[in-house]
Amino acid sequence: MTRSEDVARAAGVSRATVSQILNGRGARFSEETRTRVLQVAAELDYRPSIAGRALAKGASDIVVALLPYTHLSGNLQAVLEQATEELARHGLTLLLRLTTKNPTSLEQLVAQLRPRAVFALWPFTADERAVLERQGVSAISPAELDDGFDRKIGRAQAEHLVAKGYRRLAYVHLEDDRFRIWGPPREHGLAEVCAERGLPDPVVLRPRLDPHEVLDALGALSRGSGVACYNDDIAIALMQAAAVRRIAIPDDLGIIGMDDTPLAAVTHPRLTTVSVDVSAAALRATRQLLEGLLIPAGLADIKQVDPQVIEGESA
Amino acid sequence: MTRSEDVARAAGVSRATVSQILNGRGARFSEETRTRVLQVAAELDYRPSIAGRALAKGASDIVVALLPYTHLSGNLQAVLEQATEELARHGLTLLLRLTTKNPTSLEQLVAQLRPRAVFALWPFTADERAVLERQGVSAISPAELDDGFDRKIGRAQAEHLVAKGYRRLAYVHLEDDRFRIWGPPREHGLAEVCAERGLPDPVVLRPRLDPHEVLDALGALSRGSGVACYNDDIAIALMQAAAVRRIAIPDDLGIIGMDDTPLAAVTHPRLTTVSVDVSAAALRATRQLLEGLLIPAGLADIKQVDPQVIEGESA
DNA sequence: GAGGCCTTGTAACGCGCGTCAACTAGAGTG
DNA sequence: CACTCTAGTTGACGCGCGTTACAAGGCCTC
Repeated sequence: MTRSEDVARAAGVSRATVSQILNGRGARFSEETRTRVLQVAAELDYRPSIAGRALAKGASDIVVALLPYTHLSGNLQAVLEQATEELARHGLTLLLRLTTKNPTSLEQLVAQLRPRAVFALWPFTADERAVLERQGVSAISPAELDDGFDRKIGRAQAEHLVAKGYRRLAYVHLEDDRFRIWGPPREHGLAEVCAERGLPDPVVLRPRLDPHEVLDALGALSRGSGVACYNDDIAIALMQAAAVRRIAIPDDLGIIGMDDTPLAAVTHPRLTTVSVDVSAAALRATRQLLEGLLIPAGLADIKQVDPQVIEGESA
Repeated sequence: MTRSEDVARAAGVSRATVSQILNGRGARFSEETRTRVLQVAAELDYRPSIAGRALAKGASDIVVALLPYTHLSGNLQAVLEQATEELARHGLTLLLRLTTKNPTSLEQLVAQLRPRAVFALWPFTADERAVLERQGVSAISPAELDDGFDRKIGRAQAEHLVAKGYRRLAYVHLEDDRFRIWGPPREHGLAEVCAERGLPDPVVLRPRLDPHEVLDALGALSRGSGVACYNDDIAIALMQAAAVRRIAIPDDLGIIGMDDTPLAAVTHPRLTTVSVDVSAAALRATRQLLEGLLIPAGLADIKQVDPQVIEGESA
């Protein structure tokens, strides 16, 4: 490992000079020493130790993304990948921390790692926010991933179903702890639309992904219902069950999924689903985080995008 | 933040005493001071700063899992979750690093973070191993995730198909860069079995998850083929296409998936697929890593498990 | 030539921790 | 009583870095 002292010696200057030049305070030095130091640092492939840096500055260049206890969908993964790249472009390293059933306390992680920021993929509780504030860590929870956005998803599903003429709506969750995060706000969005349009309250079901439970759920839906699903998986399962029961889709039952998974495109009939522009969402979220760290990133350039219905033939 | 000095003062001892007691070297101290220090540390909720620790010891308590550029399947996620828990039980923090299209160099990450170990979810190249060795970071690549294991998966699929009487086998990948990691060894396993049994070489297809390409792939398969799929998604897509083309499954075409996703259980006919005991695999991998760090973890207690065919009705 | 200012650079400290060599007190030994 | 030995504890150093107060030299002004 080359240390800053090695660079200093090789460049014939002091360590302090190296440190300043490499940390943006280089304007104070002569053009000549500045370029020399930069060049030597590059030649020696010098990389500041994150530990030393963190110790001296009180915070590292690491950003931790706290993942909720849920299935990592392709969309979520895409967001994280893009965020990883965008942050790397600004010298920050994005690391992921999974939440398990018995979660390690947020506090412990933050206390130990002293990350530059915490990227929460779900809304923080007031307690958690307090912890982070006390530790001086800025916490960003991208708007695209909060309650409001998920409500919009539910609303988009509902509005499409209503537009297609379905008057009796249903919301089908998945009975699995992992979906407790984003399911409720989506259901809420659906219920909102029903209330606004004077439609009856939606039927809400929570089957497991199990042949019997899915068939039961199907049985509980009245003919002519429009069914909004938590994700494409449960939507596809319902379609399969409908085929067995000889229920015609979309005539006897309308189904709309969520996520626009690749599989949605290859079902017959093709699944109608909801897509989110993950690329834009990720970019927005990342820039939001950067600006929270006072790093100009051009947040304003990117408009918030709304979930969009991808029309297939299932509703 | 409470520092070790705070603990020392509150317990009426020196910082050195605190540090030693909290790091396993407590046998040298009197029973009384030992318990007092431990108690005070707990009361003050003291957590050593990872930066200070890393600086002093030359390595942090962080283990980095390098994720390949692929879709994070439920299985992989389960492995990571369990590893997170198991490592936490030994005082190690598992952090995930996504590999993006333009990957940051492994070297940079290691140089900066100085992790205690690197957990690779795919086989390291010789270069990468060299980098890690030079940096003194132990690298563990769990056996369950290497070429050999994936070949076994392909073999298991093949042997099931053969046992069911299919004489002409095929392997269907997904045309997506993300599946370049584990696809080839699985195909190889399938081909091995064909060769051993004197069957013709398998047909290999690489459709995208797109209605036309999947239908085309289906068309390219001769009647009576047994088809091993890269994962359940493509298997389900093929089943959908077969329904459209009125090809009977499993009579005209046998299909076997891989992953045992929840969706596999709810298709009609139910998808035959391959399951891996992720829990055991994760435990083995984690303990392997711990023992690599000279932390006794009982690796021998856990036998390597083989992939297992979950029999449905599709093959 | 004395005083002041600007430019360029550096010495020295502290971040929080782990690790020893070294020290103390007391008990044991001859 | 002088000595050794052991158990228990601590002072002091270094890990690699960022930062700041300050030094040295050059130039300008009056």
